[in-house]
Amino acid sequence: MKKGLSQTCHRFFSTVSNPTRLATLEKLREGPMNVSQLAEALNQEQSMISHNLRPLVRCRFVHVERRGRERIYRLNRETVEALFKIVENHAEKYCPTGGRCP
Amino acid sequence: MKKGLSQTCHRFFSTVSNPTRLATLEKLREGPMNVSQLAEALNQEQSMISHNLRPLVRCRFVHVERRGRERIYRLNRETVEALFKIVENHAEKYCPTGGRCP
DNA sequence: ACCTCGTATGAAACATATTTCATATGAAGA
DNA sequence: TCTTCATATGAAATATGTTTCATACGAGGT
Repeated sequence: MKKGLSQTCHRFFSTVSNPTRLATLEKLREGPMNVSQLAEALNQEQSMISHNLRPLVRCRFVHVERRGRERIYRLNRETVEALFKIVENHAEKYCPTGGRCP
Repeated sequence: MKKGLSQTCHRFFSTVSNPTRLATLEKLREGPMNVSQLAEALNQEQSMISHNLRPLVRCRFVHVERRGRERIYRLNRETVEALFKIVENHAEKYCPTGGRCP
C-alpha cells in the first residue's frame, strides 16, 4: 500500500472513531436531516453537532445541501453501510460477548 | 442499530485510527512476524510496537501465537483486507487529489 | 542457578482531540 | 432595516491517546 493511502486511512478512521459522529451517522441512516433535528434526536448541543459534522463532510461520509437557512445532511450510504457491515460481521465472529472484549 | 454495536464501532475504529497500528497492519499483510521484526521493519522501538499491538490483538485485527520466547503476530485478513478495500474505493471516488482533502 | 533474548508493562511526559461557551454569519420575513 | 432562526466558528477548558523510558517477566541455553 502506498504512503498516501496510509494517511488516507488515518484520517478516514479517525473521523469515525468518535461516539458523537458515530451516533450521527447512525441517525442519518433514517434519512436526511438538518442540524437542529440531529441535535434534538441525539440530545446534544447544536454547536457540538455542527463541530462534529465538519469532519464527516470533509471525508465525505455525509453530504450537505443548503435549503433556505437550514442545511440538510445526508448519509453517504455506499461507504457507511459497507463499513457498518464489516464491523457487524467482525463483531459477530470475534466479540461473542457483545462488544465487551476481555 | 443497537446500543452495543455503536460502542463496538468506537473501539473498532479507534484501534485502526493510529499511524503506528496502521503501519503494523500493512506490514503484516506480507506475512506473520514477531515483535522485533516489526520494530525493525517499521523503524520503531520494540516497546512502542508492543504497546500498539495490544489493542490490535484485543480487537482481533491480529492474532498471536507463542513460539519459544518470541510471539508471532498474524493478520486477520478477512476483516483487515475488507476494511482497506472500502477505504480504497472511497478514496478513489471522493479523494481525487490523493488523500489531501481541501 | 545464572545469563541472555524476546517481549511486556507501568508511569511520566507529551501530543491530540473533544466539548463548551460566547459570539458571528447569513438567510428570510415583518 | 430590524429581528429572528438555523447554523457555523474561535478559543479556552477539558479529556483522551501516544510515546518514551526504565524495568520486569518468562523461556531457553550454559
